[in-house]
Amino acid sequence: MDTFLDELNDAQRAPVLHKDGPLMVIAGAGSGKTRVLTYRIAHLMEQGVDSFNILALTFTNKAAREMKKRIATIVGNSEAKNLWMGTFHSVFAKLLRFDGDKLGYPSNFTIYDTQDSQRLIASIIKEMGLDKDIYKYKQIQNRISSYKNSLITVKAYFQNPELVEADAMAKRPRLGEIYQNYVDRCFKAGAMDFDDLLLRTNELLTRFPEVLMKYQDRFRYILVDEYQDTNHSQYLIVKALSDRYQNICVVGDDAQSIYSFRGANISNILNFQKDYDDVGMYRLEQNYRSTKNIVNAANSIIAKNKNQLEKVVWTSNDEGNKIKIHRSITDAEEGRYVAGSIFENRMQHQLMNGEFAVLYRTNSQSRAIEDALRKRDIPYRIYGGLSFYQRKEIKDVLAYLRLITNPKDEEALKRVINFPARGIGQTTVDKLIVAANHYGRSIFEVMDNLSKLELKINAGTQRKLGDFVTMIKSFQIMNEGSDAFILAEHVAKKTGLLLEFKKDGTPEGIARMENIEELLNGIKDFVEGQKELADSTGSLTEFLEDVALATDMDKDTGDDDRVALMTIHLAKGLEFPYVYIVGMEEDLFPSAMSMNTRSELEEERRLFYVALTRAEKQAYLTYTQNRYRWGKLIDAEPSRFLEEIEEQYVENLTPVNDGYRYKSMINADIFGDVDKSKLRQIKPQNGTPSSANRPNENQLRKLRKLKPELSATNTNALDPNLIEGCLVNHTRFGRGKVIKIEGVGNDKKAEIQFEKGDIKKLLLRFAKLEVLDQ
DNA sequence: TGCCTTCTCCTTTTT
DNA sequence: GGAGAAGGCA
Repeated sequence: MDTFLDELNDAQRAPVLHKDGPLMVIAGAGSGKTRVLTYRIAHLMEQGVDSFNILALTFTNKAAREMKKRIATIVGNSEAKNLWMGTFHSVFAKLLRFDGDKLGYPSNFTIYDTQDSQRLIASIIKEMGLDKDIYKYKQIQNRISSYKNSLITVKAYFQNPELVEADAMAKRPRLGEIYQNYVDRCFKAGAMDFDDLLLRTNELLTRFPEVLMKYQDRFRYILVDEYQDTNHSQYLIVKALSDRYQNICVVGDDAQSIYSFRGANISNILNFQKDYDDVGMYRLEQNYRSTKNIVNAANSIIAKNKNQLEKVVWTSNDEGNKIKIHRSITDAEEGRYVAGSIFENRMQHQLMNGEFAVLYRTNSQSRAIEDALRKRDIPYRIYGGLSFYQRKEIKDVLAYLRLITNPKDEEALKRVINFPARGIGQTTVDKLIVAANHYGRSIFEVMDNLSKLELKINAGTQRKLGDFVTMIKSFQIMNEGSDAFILAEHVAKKTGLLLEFKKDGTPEGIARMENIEELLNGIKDFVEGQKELADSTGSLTEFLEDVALATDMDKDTGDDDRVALMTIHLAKGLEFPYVYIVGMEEDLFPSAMSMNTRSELEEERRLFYVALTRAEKQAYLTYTQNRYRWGKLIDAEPSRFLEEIEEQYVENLTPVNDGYRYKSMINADIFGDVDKSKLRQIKPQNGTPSSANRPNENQLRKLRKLKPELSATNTNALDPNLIEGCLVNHTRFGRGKVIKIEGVGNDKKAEIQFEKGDIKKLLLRFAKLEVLDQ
């Protein structure tokens, strides 16, 4: 027993053996983090801890599933099944199905995805008669989401003058009302959005001490993976649940924190030692994944970040090859280079396709790579992007199913009430919504009681509405007797969805029909799979929850041998022998939207660190000089990250440079403050600059040095977050508050009251300022 | 009410 | 260059 402990090194074994009390494991990339977590759980169980008392929270479903599988091989399948293991969202959705009724939610509540939320917000904005150009629904949704992740409820929002004021200043004084309406409508629809799953769990645990006690007692040992990516809401849940027994184990790597845009708070991991008493601290610093070259190169990059925990990642692996950097003229050529290189490596070293990955910053970059791979007949698989469950036809079927389990689900209803077309138009739907809001009922209830209400809807339409209600009700009755698969198949046929796509006849229509069939097969598999599980019934509700929280990563990949294409975010936690990181260009990586503050830029740098450390044997970095973006060919310049890797670790496959890459900087130098975005569209005449324009090596060196300052001045003066009243940090003067902003362009100044006491007027062009959050 | 054209935003990352 | 929404017309 416990022979598996021999498979660990000393550093890994220590946290596995640490039984009670809080502990934190700082795990460098590739240091065997998952191994520690799985063995720790297995060890706890072998020490007599009941599997029912263990809760393990992961970041993706896939991570949870794989960990469970590995634990099962050690302790046996039946014991492993009792573990509560999953993502924050899926675990707490489950918890809310049990106890959400205390908050007034039905146990079959719907989970709204981002699109549902956005559509609801868009319709609220419209109903309130607000200008959609000012109140952009995507931005509003984002804002509300971040409030929820910081546990700022509607009430808390209105009690916080700073927030209210900030939105008023941003010309959105009615944001609070939208927030209020949105929350009300979700509640009325018996629906929770992703953020609610965490927010409501917090509410439940705070308002109902007996519920908190129940789960504290149940989850005596809590483990959290990727702790650096937890947001405030998740942090509080973990804190509350672990409060009684203090058996909390968090694992993470601050260097791999890449989700702050989603509310992840890096200070959760930085402050863990302050939050709990007698924290056992463990560091895993030996990398088993990559060559010395890759590890050292990655270290040289991350060293540029200021804000981090001390840690030295090292490896005893081979030296390996240098990182190869390749420049191409266009993104199409970049694709061809990558495809060609994969082809050659595969032949030369007798490799499988599955040993290669192409990573990019944005999903839109995948197209050029795909085209090139296809031309070379290299099989590939794209992860992420438009996931299967986000396809229109799939969402249509799911909307019907959602409506069956929860007829109050407003977004599902609006989606399918007239699809396939049954003569119920927008005007009618609008009338129904008005009536529903007026009576405080759901749209479905209004439709169900049409005859009793005096709505100005003509008889023909009333009949159509009645037919729709009858149809849904018949499905509901069927749902009580049949399993999810039989019902779903019936729904797809009876509603005319399958026929709708079939009669279309186009290749797209046929593809859609096939997708629906794939979905039906998926439901069948689910039902059969769930029958084996003790705590599961294979019900429709359960299937819908699974789907709502599923991502493309979770779909069974099959074992076929393909090159992996994905964003860097999705690649976290994975590893590949050969990794191509494409699009290493300024404004793309780092993203143009993430260069405004030091913290944003540091996150981009961590993202680069994550990307590079995915590689086991060989990493390639590619960039282009011209790239299609927004349908236009624009100039691109190499990413600053390329220069940040210490030279000894890289090898340039293309001649260093002809000076052309510095053109925009040269222009900026001559003309002063030039609008960068406009500059980009000026194409070089005949492709190459004349020799008169070409700077000599000395000038180049000078410009290279100039570069950080140039971007700093540009971004500071343009930073939209730098507004009157915001908090800032100055490298020399410390923290302060912006009292006044005056001037434009190069003359823009800010008057700042610093915490040390003095008021200073600074020229933003030069001031080394960082805007602090809130 | 439904179909067709035009406009707009988009391309930062996702549970 | 593409998707989705909005607006115009039959």
